[in-house]
Amino acid sequence: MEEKYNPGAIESKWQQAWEKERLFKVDTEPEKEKYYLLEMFPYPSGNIHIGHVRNYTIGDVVARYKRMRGYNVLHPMGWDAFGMPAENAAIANNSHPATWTYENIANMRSQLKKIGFSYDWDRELATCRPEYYRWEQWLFLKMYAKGLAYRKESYVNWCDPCQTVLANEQVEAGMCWRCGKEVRQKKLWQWFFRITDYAEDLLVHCDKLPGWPEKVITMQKNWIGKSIGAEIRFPIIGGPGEKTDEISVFTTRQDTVFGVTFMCLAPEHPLVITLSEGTAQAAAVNVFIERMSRQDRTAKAVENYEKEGVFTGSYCLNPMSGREMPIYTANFALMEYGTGAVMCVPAHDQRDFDFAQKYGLDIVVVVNPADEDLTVDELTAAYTGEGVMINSGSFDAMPNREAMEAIARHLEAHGLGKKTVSYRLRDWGISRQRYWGAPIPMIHCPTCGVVPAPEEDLPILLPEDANLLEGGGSPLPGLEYFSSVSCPRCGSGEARRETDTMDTFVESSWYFERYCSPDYTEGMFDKRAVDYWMPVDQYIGGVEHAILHLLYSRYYTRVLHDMGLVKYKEPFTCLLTQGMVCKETTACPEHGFLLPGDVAAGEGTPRCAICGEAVTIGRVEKMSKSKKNVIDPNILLERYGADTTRLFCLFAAPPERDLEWSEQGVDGGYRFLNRVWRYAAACMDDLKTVSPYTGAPDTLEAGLKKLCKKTHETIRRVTRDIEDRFHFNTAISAVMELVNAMYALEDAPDAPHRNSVVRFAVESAILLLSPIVPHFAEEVWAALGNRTSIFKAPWPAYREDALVKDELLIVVQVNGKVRSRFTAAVDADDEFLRQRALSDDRALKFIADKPVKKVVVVKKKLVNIVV
RNA sequence: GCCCGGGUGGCGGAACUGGUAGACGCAAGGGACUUAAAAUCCCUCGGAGCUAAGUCUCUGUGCGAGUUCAAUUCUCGCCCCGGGCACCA
Repeated sequence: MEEKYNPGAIESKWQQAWEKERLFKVDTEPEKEKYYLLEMFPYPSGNIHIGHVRNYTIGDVVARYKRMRGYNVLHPMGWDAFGMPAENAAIANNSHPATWTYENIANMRSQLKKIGFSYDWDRELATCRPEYYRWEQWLFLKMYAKGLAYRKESYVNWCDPCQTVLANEQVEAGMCWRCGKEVRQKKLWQWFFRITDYAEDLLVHCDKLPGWPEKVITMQKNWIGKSIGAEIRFPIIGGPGEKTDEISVFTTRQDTVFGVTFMCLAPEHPLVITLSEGTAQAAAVNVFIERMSRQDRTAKAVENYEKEGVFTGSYCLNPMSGREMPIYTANFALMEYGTGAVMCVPAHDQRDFDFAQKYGLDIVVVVNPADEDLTVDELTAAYTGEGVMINSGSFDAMPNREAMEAIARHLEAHGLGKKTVSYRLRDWGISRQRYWGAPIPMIHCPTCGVVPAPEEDLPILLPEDANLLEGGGSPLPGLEYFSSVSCPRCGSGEARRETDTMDTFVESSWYFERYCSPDYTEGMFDKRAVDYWMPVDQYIGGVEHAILHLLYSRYYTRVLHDMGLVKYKEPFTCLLTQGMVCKETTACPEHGFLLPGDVAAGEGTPRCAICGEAVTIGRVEKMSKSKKNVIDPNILLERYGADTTRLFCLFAAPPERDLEWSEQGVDGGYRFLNRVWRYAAACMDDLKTVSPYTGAPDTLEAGLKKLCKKTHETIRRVTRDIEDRFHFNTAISAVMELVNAMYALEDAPDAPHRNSVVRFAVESAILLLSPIVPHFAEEVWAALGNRTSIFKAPWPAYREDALVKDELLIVVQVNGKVRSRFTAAVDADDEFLRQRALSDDRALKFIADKPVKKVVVVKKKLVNIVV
């Protein structure tokens, strides 16, 4: 063993050894218990950043640990390779998204290899390869055949100058990020997956995922947003022109139906135009609709707008109260939720109340709280609580809870409505008017309409020689040889290929299955491999994916399940949502967001390294390529090596916690490894010839006994920290304490078993650290005389009998404050502890002459004397 | 705005299921070794106060209430920070 720890040399040496030995290559071994460990695959943005390192280190520790526990561990890695940044980069560099993407993959792969992750690289996949997306297209055809994929009109952010669709991220304060002009909402025919068919099933199974964090379950449930209520139909009254005869609304407060005084329709609602046509309001309504089309209509944005609306000029009838009610179109009504129409009850809904005040609309109280009588004149806010019905005909005097049920039944009996369940969840829009994505395998024929591409034509290849357009639009519609096809049904030469590509969330909804048989050519995956490996036992990734990616994956899995392709409904048995690595952003007025390396710190205010302008420091937020607040781990890797980098990322915080990046402390990790190294190197000659001590510690010399017990205790602590909760920071602390104990050993060189006990301590420390600092551990392990990899060694076990404490420290409190301590035998009973505490000198000082009111004895812990 | 998290020394964090707040590490200060530096080792280290000495006193886990013999931990109200909000991935 070298005297000095030299990470550079040992890391490349072991990386080569692992690769040569194919140490992490796995295959189905039906007789062995499998463990599928998966980390969310990265978007190949160019460089691995520290957030990736954190995520993948956590996964690697678990993978290596499980291998040592005897599992057949599948631990794959690949690339979520389609997506918008490749197009932006291609426009900026005048290159091609594919070139950029594959270069990034090559670079990032080599970075990951340098960190020593134990992937089975033979299973690597990239979603932008036709061998991958052809099966996604195949499934799309199956989904289309089952009605799970369909087309409907919906809105996109549209920039007229750039002639392109913008992602939400590309819209900054309502303006296009490229040209700075106003963005408007444009209606397009787009493809959707019918996830709403599975809303109930996805919801019900939320409670059958005990391995998922509670917070993620809650977020998913809220996202699905089931609400139980009623659909009520309001007949439209007279007016000029041809009119649909009723408006249907969904409400959870059918008890307040007698208090409905007006209606609001979403500006996109098809009735808005017909209702206002020919009335004096027509012009005002058109202006309103026009203005709304230029606004961001997402729920988030709508919540922040001042509530406003316009009268449509038409009325409808409240079927319960008989009231004639004006119909408005209002900005807060969303077409996506319920029926796109809201029955407004100003007395019992704050938003409706504000709206009624603003436009001078009637208010009718229908629910009275128990202790007072509400009058319209005195009402300053909506009353949303429970109470007793009034002004509600035959339902008066009924508690409103009961009225909900009674009114629902009444509506149903009289054909005015029915009890309904509504979900907030909307169908998954998968159409992207982009180039760098998987083509949707459909054809538009002027005579046959929408026709699926024949299965034997798959994959529908994304043309590789397209040039990206300046404004960011997709070149696909303009590529004749791609978009011009003959209709598979009638043979017409006038047919056009669908030029929308799929949302990249589709690729990430089944990559975990593809990993099971990445080279399979007969289908999406080899059923036998999937039956063996799936579901994923442990999935690890950022909390930012808690809703969309995870919900889409759960949905896609159900689709596969119902087609008989897989046996399970839930793809991920256990989930660990890693906290994000955050950092403040830095921006230059001239050059926009700056990488940390482009900020010149120096004296006074930080400046832009390119132009010297003063840099504005933004808020702390998650590291992302677009904000450029990313830390390149290369500096750490070069200076300290992979093991220290890994150790530091884990030691900094428990995995689920967000981490504001700071390099403070990385030296400590490096020092610790050196400290272990020096200890091992110094006593290696003595240790090589003995085997580790496995006996009970009791008969050992005092110092050795202490070290032996500490070692067993450390094995237990580390095992629990890894196994139960992935708290590697405390696991590392525990080993640090063990190493401190090794140094603190007062040496008795001639005591029996001396070298064996030290070997046990050193070897245990190395084994416990091995998943975290694998190269370091291999090197010391080899120096101890081992011929095979440490990762073929079993995880260390501890002796229960070595954990028994000889005596305990008992705390004496007076009125809850710690006043004294004493040691007692482990089996001391309550009465003994009580007497011992009551006679304690220091406790007596605080008791003084006050009478003792109560004494609380907590076994093995404390005695609290209340005076 | 809505939903989900988080807030503990100068810093990262620890504290099992309500039972000694600050483990482990970083930074800082002091000392040892050295011609010197690095490395290493030892000591101090939440705040305030008192002392000849401390097993000293008070105070302290974002803020304010509450439950309890006992609250970082449970309950309620508030403040601040992060994430998600359906085309970033």
